[in-house]
Parts: sequence; structure tokens; C-alpha cells
Amino acid sequence: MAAQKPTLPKGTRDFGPADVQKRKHILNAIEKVFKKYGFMPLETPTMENLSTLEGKYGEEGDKLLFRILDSGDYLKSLKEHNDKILSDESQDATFAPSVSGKLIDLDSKAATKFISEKGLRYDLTVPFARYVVMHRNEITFPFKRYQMQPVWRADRPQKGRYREFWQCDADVVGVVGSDSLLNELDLIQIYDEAFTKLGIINYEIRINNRKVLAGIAEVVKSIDVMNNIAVAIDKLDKIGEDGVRKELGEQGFSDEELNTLFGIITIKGENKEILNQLKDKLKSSHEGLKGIEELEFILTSNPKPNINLTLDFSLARGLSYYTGCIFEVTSNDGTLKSSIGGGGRYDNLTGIFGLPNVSGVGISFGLDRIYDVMEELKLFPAQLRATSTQVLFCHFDEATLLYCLPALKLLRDAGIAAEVFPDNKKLGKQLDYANALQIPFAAIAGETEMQQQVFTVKNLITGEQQTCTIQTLIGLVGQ
RNA sequence: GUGGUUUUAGCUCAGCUGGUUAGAGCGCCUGAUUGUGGUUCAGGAGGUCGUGGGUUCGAGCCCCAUAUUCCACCCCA
Repeated sequence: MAAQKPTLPKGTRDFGPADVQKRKHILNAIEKVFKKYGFMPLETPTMENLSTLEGKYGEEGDKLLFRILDSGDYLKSLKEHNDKILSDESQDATFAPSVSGKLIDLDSKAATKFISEKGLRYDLTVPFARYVVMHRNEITFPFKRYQMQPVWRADRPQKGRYREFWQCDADVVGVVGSDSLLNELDLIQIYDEAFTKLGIINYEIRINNRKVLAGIAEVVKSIDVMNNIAVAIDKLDKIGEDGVRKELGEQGFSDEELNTLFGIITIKGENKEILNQLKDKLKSSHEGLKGIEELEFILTSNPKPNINLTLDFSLARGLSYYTGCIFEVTSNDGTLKSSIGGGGRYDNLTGIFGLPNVSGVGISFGLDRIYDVMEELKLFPAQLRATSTQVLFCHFDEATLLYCLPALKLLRDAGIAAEVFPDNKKLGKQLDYANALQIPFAAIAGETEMQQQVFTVKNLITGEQQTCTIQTLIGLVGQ
């Protein structure tokens, strides 16, 4: 049999030792900040019931869910259902017999619910909401949790877009009424601290409020058209004002309505100035004014005013559960234009699961995109290596190999990562290995060294070499 | 879901209008140097050209299908 070439599913990647080190570097930095702000870790299963996932991400999101085929005879219930319909001719269902009477025209969307009941998680927020509802009696509110796990989307891969990627989420849920905007302020600080720590200095947090979007829709036409407006103006910088006018015009917006819309979203100036003007324009919308008030509070109470917070009324964010402030973070340096983080307030996510009056707000870091940005900008510290080994023991034969072993243990006992070259190979090969893995020190043991109870220690970065005892070696490396 | 693009040695890529035995650089292996890597020199191994069909006397090159890469749209971290 011909050997088959191994392949990877579309949109997934392997991560070698060096990659994992870099990814952990990012995860560690973010986790540290999360903990500092009082968030505690949570992990949820890779798969959720489709009933949990479906309908939470809009029509588009449902299409991108990875569904898991039921185990066992997964066609059984579908067949039974089909037989039932075939035997009852009066019934006009999704499954219609074809002309031949043998083949059945299956609607794959309708068939899905018969053969699949589980799916891979699409984000971390919905599983979190599910968790909160299921464990409401054990949780002390406000509940602050962070979660760093992979999620899956059946998207077409492209720049910065993968089918399997990691999100790092921090969310706060509490009872409505005590839903302080201080949470939003904290989350903004978290973004700032984490990105600064990682060296992504030139980033931008764009901020908007769903209530403002609702207010705009109300003033322009009616609150029902909020989504239409949001989707259209989200493309403003891509297709321009004319493009947006055309798109909305086709949806039945009058010129007058569009003039009102552009009168609002083209307000220019300082954040404060924009809000003042907006207040005037949205004065007839209670909802809109509430949104402005929230934005105003966040902008004026921000304890670190030099954070790059930009008001952007064209920011919509697709996930349909947001109700208040929404954020999106992008890096201004590098070629990745899509967001490396995002989040917002969702006041009623748990309501769908039968737990009303719980408000939540959260943010997400996109590990893989942060990685891409940092790789491009060369922001990873040089000391991130493929191995943590500090010292490689090199030897020439059985006797010198055995001589290395007690010294190896002493180094490890002293907390220094060390290893001995396991095979009997030429010294050059052993140093090649150390070199390839960027191990900084080689401790060479030959006849002479063994007799004198020392090692020849070579610094592989500088090329310098000295003879020293094991204790001196520990001191040398340990510093 | 729509449109485009890529696939040839371990890696990055050449390969003319279809023509005999498919090339380069890097890497790898061996040696110069039987105890010194990252420099130098000499030699060597390694490819059924993504896969399956088709056209042709003849296909890496043309046609069809399929997978895959990357990119844009949609949407999103």
C-alpha cells in the first residue's frame, strides 16, 4: 500500500516548540493581568449542545458552527421521520419524495437536527452564560471569570483568520441594577496593560454603544432598522458615503432620512465635542441619550487618559447579544487590519437560558492574531527558545557519560534545566545539537576532566571556554 | 457561501512555444579536523512535479475533476 501523505484539516495548524513558547508568552501575560484585576479561571467543554449554541450568533454565525455527527446509527431517526412523512401523503413537510419515489430531496439544513446534536464551541461567552445559568446557586455575584481556550468556526481561512483559534476572555456578570460601568473601565485598563506588556504599544480601542446605534436608528427612521444601519455604516471606510447611501437607499431609506443619518455620523472633533453635538441630535431618543451618557462616563472617568480610546459610531460588531458599550481593538502597526480584541456589554444573554436580570460585560483577546502582529513586529523576547535547557553535558565514551550523571543531578537539584547527550557521538555532533536548540552552555567531560573532577564549560554564545568544578558551573549558570 | 490564487527536493523557489536523463540556493550527510558548534573548502544523498482522470507519438507545462495554500468579499478574534 502506498504511504499516504499526512495532511491537516483546512484552517488548522501545528505549533512547534518555539511557537508554543511564544504563544504561552502571550497567554501568561494576559493571564497575569486578568488575575490582577480579580478574575478567576474557568474552563468549559470543547463541545456544547447545539441548542446552547444556535441562535446566539445570528444567521451568519449559525452557518459557521462546526457540528458533530451523532454517534451510532445517526441516520435512524432521520429515516424514521422520513418514513412517517412518506406514509402520510397529506403531510407537506420539508422532505418531499422525488418523482421516482425512491430518492428523497433532503434539505440539509432541516436534516441536520436529526443527525447532529452537538457542536464545537464558537466563542467563550455563550458557554460562560450557560455555565452561569447552570451554576447560579454556587456563584457569588458579581462573578468575574477569565477563560483561555480554543474556539472553532467553519470560516474560509485567510489573513488572520483560522478555523481553530484561541480566545482569552474576561467577563463580569452581576445583577441588573448594580451593573456599574466601572467594569467597562476595568476592562479597558486590562486591554491597555496587556497590550503594553506585550509590546503592542500603538494600538487603538474603538468604542461605541448599541444604545447610541438604537438612538440613531430611532431618530433617522425607527428603532427596527438599527441593524440595517449598523451593517451599512460599518462599511463606510470601505465603500464610502455614496456606497452606504446607495445600499440603504435600496432598502427604502429616503434621501431625507439618509441626510439625517450622515448629519450624525460625520460629526468630527474631540470625543467630548462629538458627544455634545450628538446629545443634541439624539435628544428625542431616550435610549440614545442613555448610550451617550454611558460613553461620556467612560471617557471622562478613564483613570489613564492617554489610552487610545476612539469613538466610532460605525462600529457595530456582529454578535447579536450586545446591548451596551462595545469595543474593538486593532493594532495600528503591522499589516493586520482586523481586530485583535473585542467585547462589550450584554444585558440579557442568560435570559435565553431562563435566568433573567443578569447583566454581563466582557472582552476577548484574539491570541492568534496577537501572535501574528507580534511576529511581524518582532516583539517576542529573544530568550524564548525551543528548549529551556541551560546546560548540555557532552562526553566521549561510557566512562565519561557516567561521570556526567551525578553532576547533571546536582544541576537539576539546583533548579537549572540540564540534559546529557544520550548517544555516543562525536563532540562536534553534540555541540551541533546544543547549537540547534540554542542551549547556552556545554559542559564537556573527557578523560582529563574526569581525573581532575572538573568540566570544560563552553559558552556557546560567546565561544569562551573555561575549566571549572560543578559548583562553579552552578554559580555561573544560576546567576 | 462568492471570486481569485498556490501546489516541483527537508525549506524557499526556477523550469522557455508541450520534446530525451527536472534544476538552484539553503538545509542535511560524509570528510578536511580520530576532543570543539555557529566561518571556510571538497564530496554525497534526496523528487512517481498535490491527487485522480483526459488530450497527445510525447505532459511538470494543455483540458476536466478534486484536495490544499494564500488573498479579497461576506462575516469575524
